[in-house]
Amino acid sequence: MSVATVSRYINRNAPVSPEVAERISKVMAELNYVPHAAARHLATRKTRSIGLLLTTINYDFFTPLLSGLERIVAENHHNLLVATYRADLRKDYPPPVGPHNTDGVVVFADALQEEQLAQWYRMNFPMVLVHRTPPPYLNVPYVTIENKAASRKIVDHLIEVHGRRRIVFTRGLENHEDSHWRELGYKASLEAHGIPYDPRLIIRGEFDREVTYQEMSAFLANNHPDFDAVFASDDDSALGVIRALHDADIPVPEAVSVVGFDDQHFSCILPLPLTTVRAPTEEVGRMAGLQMFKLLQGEPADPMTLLPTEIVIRQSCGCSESQ
Amino acid sequence: MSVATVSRYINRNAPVSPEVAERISKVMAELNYVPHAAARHLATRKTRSIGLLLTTINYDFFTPLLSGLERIVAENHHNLLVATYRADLRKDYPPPVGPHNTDGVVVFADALQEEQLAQWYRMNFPMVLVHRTPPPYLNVPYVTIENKAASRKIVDHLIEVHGRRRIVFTRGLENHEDSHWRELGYKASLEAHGIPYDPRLIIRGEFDREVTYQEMSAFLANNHPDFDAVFASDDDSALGVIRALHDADIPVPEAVSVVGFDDQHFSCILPLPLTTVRAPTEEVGRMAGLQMFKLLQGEPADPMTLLPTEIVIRQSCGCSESQ
DNA sequence: TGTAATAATGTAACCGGTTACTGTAACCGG
DNA sequence: CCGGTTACAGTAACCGGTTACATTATTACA
Repeated sequence: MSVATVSRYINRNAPVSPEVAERISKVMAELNYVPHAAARHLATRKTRSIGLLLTTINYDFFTPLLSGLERIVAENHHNLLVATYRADLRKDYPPPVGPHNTDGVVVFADALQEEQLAQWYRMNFPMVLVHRTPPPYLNVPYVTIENKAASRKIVDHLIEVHGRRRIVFTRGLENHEDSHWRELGYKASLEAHGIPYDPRLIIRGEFDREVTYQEMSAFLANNHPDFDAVFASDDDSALGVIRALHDADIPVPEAVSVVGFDDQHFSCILPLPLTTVRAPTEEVGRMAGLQMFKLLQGEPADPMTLLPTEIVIRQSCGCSESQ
Repeated sequence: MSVATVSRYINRNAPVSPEVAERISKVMAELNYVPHAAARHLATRKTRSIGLLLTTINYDFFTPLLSGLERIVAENHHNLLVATYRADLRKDYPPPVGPHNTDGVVVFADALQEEQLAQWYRMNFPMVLVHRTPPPYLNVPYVTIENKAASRKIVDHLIEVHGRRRIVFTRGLENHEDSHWRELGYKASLEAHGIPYDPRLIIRGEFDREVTYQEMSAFLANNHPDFDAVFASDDDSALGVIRALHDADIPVPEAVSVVGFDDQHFSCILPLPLTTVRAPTEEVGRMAGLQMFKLLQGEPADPMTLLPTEIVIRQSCGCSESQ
């Protein structure tokens, strides 16, 4: 019984006689033998694992993303390497996942800079981008959600249904594409309704409850321009907004409508259930996984997977519960 | 310039002359060379990665756990393999992470069964358990939180401050130790106050908002015994409880006090801010990582890391806001 | 019965690093 | 000037699998 035969038995890629198979199977069970992954990787040049590169793991947002991706990865009998990397901070270090230890990586937002993407692209390393559009010269499949149209619709709602015209926008993270598109949707809606864009109504938020709370409080403290609504770039920052308004004794939604984005786990159970946009984050994870395995199997992946979003009208905009 | 010299340069484990170092460094930068992980793993018998074995990735709970662990892992220049495994469902398959592809694994709750733990223990494979106590004959370090004392305290609060005596407990997942300890705390409090334990007041919850909602609704529908409070095994199920009570027009907290456990992200911003127990989940992740690296460095790890919890009094128990 | 095809297994090179061992040259103290 | 370190670099075995190729046994068929 040679190592070759055992290998063939394990991989089922060549005939092995029943008696030998039986013997191998017994011995394996007895020794609790599991093939050493590194040796296989080295020999086959496949790691059977894929990487997920995140910027941080701060947001509840990541649970569904990870969950969706992990399911697909597991179904394909691969492993998932989760790592964080901020390209802007660690130019000296190579990314923790890449061609050296995975068969492909899923890159979230701006975890990698374009230069690195381009380099991996040139060497044909499988990549899928999530919540990020690749530069036009890089044909890398990406999975993201419809940000702009939904943002426009929710701002339309504020304007058309609630007659708001002075709408604050709390920006998400710099360099974060979602934030960018949401702002464009916001602007498109204003423009469509002939409302001038007022940069004084744009404040920082960074997709963070605390940061947004601070910024919103500062905004309220320094004789601010009039406003009658806030479009927060995500639900978490909407909470910061609401708290700041509450502190300032500004009634929500009577004086100021507040809407968010994402429809996070908590958004439907708030004191004032949040009007927001439902983002199918788990589906983003699943889709990214599916595209990745298409690439790994040599099939053509979809260049773009744009998942639909829908606005969810609750009460924080001023609509009544019965609606 | 031989491969050996390059290896020594990269690992800085033997002197290399400045000129040669310079040359190697240049060539490496030019080729964007990153050593192939599998080859190193094979040669060194170290994978430089650790595994995290979860049961599912359903709960927001996992974001802080993952975040804390990932930070420590990254600081130690290791990789993190995240996998799900339900020992009870997949007896035929070996766990997706283990000695074959990691240097150690962090095991959440009952992701692995005792037999597997014992086997790895015998081969001296580094493990750290989180939210689970190892069986007494297995000297595996574990990190968990104080469940029982805090549960007892929060039930004490219901009894002593609010005069509740008929307290429903919504169980968490079967086999999940946290649930078990929380129930023991509940019983201890009842006993200390001379309140008889009534099994009819124990209902299923599974740490899940929806399941708890269904179960609580069923409880309310079938001429149930009197009750005046609910201790939900986690905050998510507390939401299910509150919704069911709301559906049945039972005023919370006037007629029924509701308390939870975990102090999740959303708990402080609910319509009725939740009285609960703060669980330092991110710290659990960090500690598990620290213990793991102690093991990997051959230092003795702390057999038990019991992180303190504290009760957070808000309004769902009936306390007033000003408190 | 002889020969070719097929099934089952063994042999050994190879994947890309690490490292024990060896060799050479420079350096040092007496 | 010599024996002994020390600094540096090369050679080759090795890690644990996979797989091309070789070998032997078995079956099929003319």
